[in-house]
Order: sequence, then C-alpha cells, then structure tokens
Amino acid sequence: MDSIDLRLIELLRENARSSYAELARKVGLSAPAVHERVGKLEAAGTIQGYRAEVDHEALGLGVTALIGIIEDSGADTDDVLAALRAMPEVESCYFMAGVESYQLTVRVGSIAELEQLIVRINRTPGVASTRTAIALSTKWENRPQPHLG
Amino acid sequence: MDSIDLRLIELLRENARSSYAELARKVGLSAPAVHERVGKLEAAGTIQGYRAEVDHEALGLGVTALIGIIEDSGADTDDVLAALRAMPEVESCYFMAGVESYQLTVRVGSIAELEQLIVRINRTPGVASTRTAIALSTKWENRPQPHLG
DNA sequence: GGCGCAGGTCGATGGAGTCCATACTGAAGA
DNA sequence: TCTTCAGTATGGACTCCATCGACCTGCGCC
Repeated sequence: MDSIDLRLIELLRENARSSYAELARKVGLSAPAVHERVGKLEAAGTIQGYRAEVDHEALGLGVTALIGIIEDSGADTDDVLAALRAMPEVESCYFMAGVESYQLTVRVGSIAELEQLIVRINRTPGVASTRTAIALSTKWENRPQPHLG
Repeated sequence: MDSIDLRLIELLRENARSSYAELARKVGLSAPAVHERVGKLEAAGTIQGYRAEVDHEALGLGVTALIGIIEDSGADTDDVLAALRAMPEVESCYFMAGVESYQLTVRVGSIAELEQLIVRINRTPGVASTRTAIALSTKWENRPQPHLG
C-alpha cells in the first residue's frame, strides 16, 4: 500500500470505469502493473466493489429518510439485523453508540410507502421504537475523500 | 427507460466495471446497442457516475459518525453549505425536515479528529448546535435496491 | 404506399485486457 | 563486496472488447 496504490484508489473512486490503460498513464506505470495492483487491492478487500451512482428520483425512489431504531431490552440483535436486511428499501445500516442502536438510510417512492415501511420496522420483533427524519434534498452523497499523500 | 434500461442500471450498480460485451450477453442485446443505451442514461443524468467502494478502515478512516446540525435563526444556508462542502471529511449531506437542518455522514481517522471536526463545525457561522452519533460498526452501506420490473 | 426515424444487428479495426517470460531493484546474508 | 532472492515492473503476443459505419427492421404519419 504505497502512494501509487492510494492514487489508483482515488482515481477509481472518481471514475470506476477508467480503463487500466488510462490509470496506467495517470500513475506512470504500465497497464499490466496497474492491473496487478488493482487485483491485489481487490483481493485484500481494500477495494470492495464498483458501483454505478444513479439518480434515485429518476428511478422512482424520490423519498430518502433516515430512521433511528431503539431496540427492546433483550432483543436478539441478529434477528433484528436479519429483518432489516430483508427490507430492500434499507440502503445503509449502522450499529450506533447511544440510545438508538441502529441508524438506517432508506429510499422509497412516496411518503405513503415510507409510512408503510416505518410500520413494518416498528412491528419487527426486537424493535421498541423508531424516529424518522425525512431528507428534503440531497446536497451530496458518497463524496470520495481525497488523499493527502 | 424500459425494462432493459432498468436491468442495465441494476447490473452496473452491482458491478460498475462490467464490460459492454458482458452487459450485452446478460440483457440479450448486441454490445453497440448496450453502449448506446448506457451512454444515453449517462447523458440523461440517470447514471451519475461510477465509484469504487473501499474499505475505509484500511485507508485510515476507521471512524464513521452521523452529525445533525441545528442552524441559527437567520443563518445563510448557502454559506453553511459551502463551509460544510469545504470539509473533506463530510462524505454526505442531506437537508432535512425537522429541527436539525442538516444531517451529515463524516469519516475521520480517530476520535480525536472527530472532536476537532465537531469543534470546527460548531464554530462555523450559522451553526447553532450539533448532535453527533458514532457508528460502532457498519452493517452495510449503499446497497443497491433491486428493481421489481 | 412511401417516407423518415428510432433503434437494432453485423463487420471491421484500432486499442485494451491479460498472460507470460524476462529484467530490474533493494535487502539480507556469506 | 558479491550473491541470492523476493517482489515488482516491463515488453511482447494474443485474445477480446470498444466503437464506428453501413445496413436492416418496425412503426407512425403524410
């Protein structure tokens, strides 16, 4: 993991579809060398995958909300997590310090669907209560943090 | 925007580095046809970009936190946003309904850096107060929502 | 019907991906 | 100092992909 690896990661965070040849030109190596480095970063789990970023609104998922969950005392955390994972609307899930054990990012098509989702989460065994905040607009998301090296 | 476009988007959300030839095989079209469709989706802004997903811990950004911000009455929202955008640690920023005007996702290397970041945000003109919750672990993030079509 | 358009296939070709053998480089040990 | 060895880069070769142009097809509309 040297500065060239960090540069490759930064380039791939900006545009994951860059060709190896292009990456090679930018970091000053040959394409096979870049290919091998990226392969090792993937194998090591440093690069976990490549994702297209989409306009959720255009795909009918215009409502974004953040939901905090307070667990029942004595709830089975694995069961709660499994139930949340089974809900495709739940895009991200963090296990938090504090009163609210989980913080979710969810995407749905309408406020009505959000209501249904909240009801479903509240009915999940182990969930004591939820707190929902609706995002009126997304200023930015998943902005890659530039490297200082 | 038909079901083939949706399928292409889904495939690219799973693996943004798929070749056009591979996408073509999976959707049952020729590679040039896929190339044209993806180009149109990009031009329309439906596909906004392609990002590598990284292991933040491996890159020295092992601390993730969510910060809610309450604005001063009479704060200039644009100035607050510009100040937040200038902080590279702020990965995502939503404008929210509710008491807390903004909800941030931030990534830093240590609790000490988080403390400094919170201080900096609180000192930002227009910011009345903040509320920070620390993520102990990330269960999942940016999970692509499968399409129903 | 004939026309034009949107969107598809096919074929060609230049460039990219990827495997392999070889050469370089830096560190450890005789 | 010289040798060796591991790690990593390079260059060549071959395959596959990206991408352009030419042509085909189905459909709505004069």
